[in-house]
Amino acid sequence: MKKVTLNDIAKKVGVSKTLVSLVVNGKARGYGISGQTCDKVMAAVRAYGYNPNQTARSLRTGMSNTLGLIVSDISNNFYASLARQLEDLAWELGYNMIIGSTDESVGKELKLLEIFRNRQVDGIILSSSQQNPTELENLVKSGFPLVLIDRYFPTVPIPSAVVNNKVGGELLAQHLLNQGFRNPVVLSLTPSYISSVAERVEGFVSVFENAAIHTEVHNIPFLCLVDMVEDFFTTRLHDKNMPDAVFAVNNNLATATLRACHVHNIVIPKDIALVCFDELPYFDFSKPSITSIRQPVAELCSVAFSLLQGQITNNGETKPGHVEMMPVELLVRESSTQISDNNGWRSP
Amino acid sequence: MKKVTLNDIAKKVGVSKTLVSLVVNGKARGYGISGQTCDKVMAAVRAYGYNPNQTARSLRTGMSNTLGLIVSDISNNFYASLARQLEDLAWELGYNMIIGSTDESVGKELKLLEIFRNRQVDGIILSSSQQNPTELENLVKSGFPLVLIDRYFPTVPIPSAVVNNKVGGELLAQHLLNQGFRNPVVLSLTPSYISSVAERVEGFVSVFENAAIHTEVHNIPFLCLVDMVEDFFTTRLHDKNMPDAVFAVNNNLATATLRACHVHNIVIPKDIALVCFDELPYFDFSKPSITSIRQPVAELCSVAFSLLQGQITNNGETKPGHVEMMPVELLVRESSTQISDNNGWRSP
DNA sequence: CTGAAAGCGCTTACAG
DNA sequence: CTGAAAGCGCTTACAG
Repeated sequence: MKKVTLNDIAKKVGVSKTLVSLVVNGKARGYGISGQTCDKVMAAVRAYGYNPNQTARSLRTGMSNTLGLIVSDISNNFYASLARQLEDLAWELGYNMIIGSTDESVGKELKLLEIFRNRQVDGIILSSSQQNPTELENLVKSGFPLVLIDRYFPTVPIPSAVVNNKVGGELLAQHLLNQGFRNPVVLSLTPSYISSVAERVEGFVSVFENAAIHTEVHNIPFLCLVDMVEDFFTTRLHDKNMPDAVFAVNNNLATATLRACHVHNIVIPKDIALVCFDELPYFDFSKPSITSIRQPVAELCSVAFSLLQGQITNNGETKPGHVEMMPVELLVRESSTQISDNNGWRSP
Repeated sequence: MKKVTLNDIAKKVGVSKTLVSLVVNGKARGYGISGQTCDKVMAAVRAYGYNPNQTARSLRTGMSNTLGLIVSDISNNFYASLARQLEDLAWELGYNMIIGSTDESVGKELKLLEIFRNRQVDGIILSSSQQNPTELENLVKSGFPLVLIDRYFPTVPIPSAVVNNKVGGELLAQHLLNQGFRNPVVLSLTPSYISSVAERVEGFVSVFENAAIHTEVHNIPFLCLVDMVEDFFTTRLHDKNMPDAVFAVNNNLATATLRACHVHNIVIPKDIALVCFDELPYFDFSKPSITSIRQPVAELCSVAFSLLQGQITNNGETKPGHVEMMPVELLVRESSTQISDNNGWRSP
């Protein structure tokens, strides 16, 4: 089952490969190729089911019409949403997406970066787990189209699309303060240097600090998140050292916290308040509903995508250090509000 | 910033491209190339940071080390999980994954199939939205490695990895019957011919039919699912024609149903029971917890992957019609059990 | 308006 | 043990 090639078509029609290529690529007009010839060629293309071999085309043109997406875990709801939105944007412009998950491993991230580049992807959108991204900096300097999404490096000039995580943390803290909570704990992630995580924590902690309240920050390793969160509550219950509020810095930690509270019969918000980053589909109807920070996922993706497009087509001025920071939205719900009945949450 | 090529290295070292290629690909041994030569070559490879151009390699070998994954929506929790598991399996064997979402559009599915093939992917894992998959059949006949996942065609011989959806539907129906529910409604999906959906519904309906109970099946269009589910309940409430149980055939419908019930102040399971297919992270701790069918996602993926591998390497006998059907698990929870207190659900 | 030729960067018989 | 040559399937100056 050999595939039909350009050469096959050229022979069948009795013209040159050049001609067929030009017609197939819609450049007939530009070269003044006669309508008749065009029709003959296209008829053969259809008749024999010719499809250009993209690999050959890539090798020749140096463009692959492929974009790489690297995140920590594509099955995480947040990254899955990013992937879908980016895929759609890419599709509009004739790109396909190749994906890779790193599990926060810098080694795997670097490997994926290299592999994707060897595959001649036209650009990469990356949510990096690195701390000192010299390779990334060099990549950008070399002119390779790269944009960071969700996480960036404040001191390293790489085009980035992120949200204002610090303000998100502040909004949650201020809300908890207003509600009268005075003994919060932050459930955060290892590695804790990741900008999104660090800034959420920073914003949160600073607000309480201003109110002369110290916030304990608990870093949970990425890979055994569910168990570690449960252990945290087990220990605290045993030590009779429970916080009155928990800030889960991402959706996975929020879900893990809800599960742990369920296991330990901790009632939200009666026993403890919960606020978190990232909006999950069930947060607005669960009992209790969950106070969260909604990230503007669609905007994040379209900004990231146009930053990448800008680099690929090299249109406009190239600003290597352009960081686009989008606002977030606080959604106050039942999980963090003082309660009004004996069930531990408000009636609907 | 030109990339270093094989030729560059050959020149630097003063040997032929053949030699460098052999060494780089670890075939030095097989061709009895001297250790000295190997070392010299590898030193240069490292010194100049040479990485083989995969596109050129693909064109030459006809293999791309890329696998395609096509599903209806990569942001759906179920497909995102599939993607992640498959990505890991692929990674182990040196493959990368290119993904595409169809939104149940047959046209987009066919386009993606064609594009992926033109990109010389070594194989495709597909959750198809088609009804009459002649193209797929031809593809398989032509020897192209294709395996169906999640959805298959009972009468068309294409290697497939699916779960026993019929039994899943039966288990849920039998459970509801046992609990005393007699007036169920199925919230299903358009297109309703999709095997997974059709078999879930079939299993469910047949059990109630055996008990002389007619089950109404409501097909919800894929794209406006949330609104349509809410409309469904609005209408039924208005008509005072509420079912006593709902079977949501997938995770999105389950979430939409929960949201609609929340909006309409319908209390589960007091006012209505809910059972569904697909396990979501919050189903076991939500209030109420949700009765669901858990699919063996990991097994599904590893079976699909080895079916694909079998075709790619052409090892063992090629059984075009091999359908692997895996068992599912019923998880009985609060959303479908008769209640014991006045809150509408059991206390933890 | 159309074709012959070069070349993208590899791998792989083939020859020695 | 090593190299020259062909060729994967395209695109694109270049020539006419």
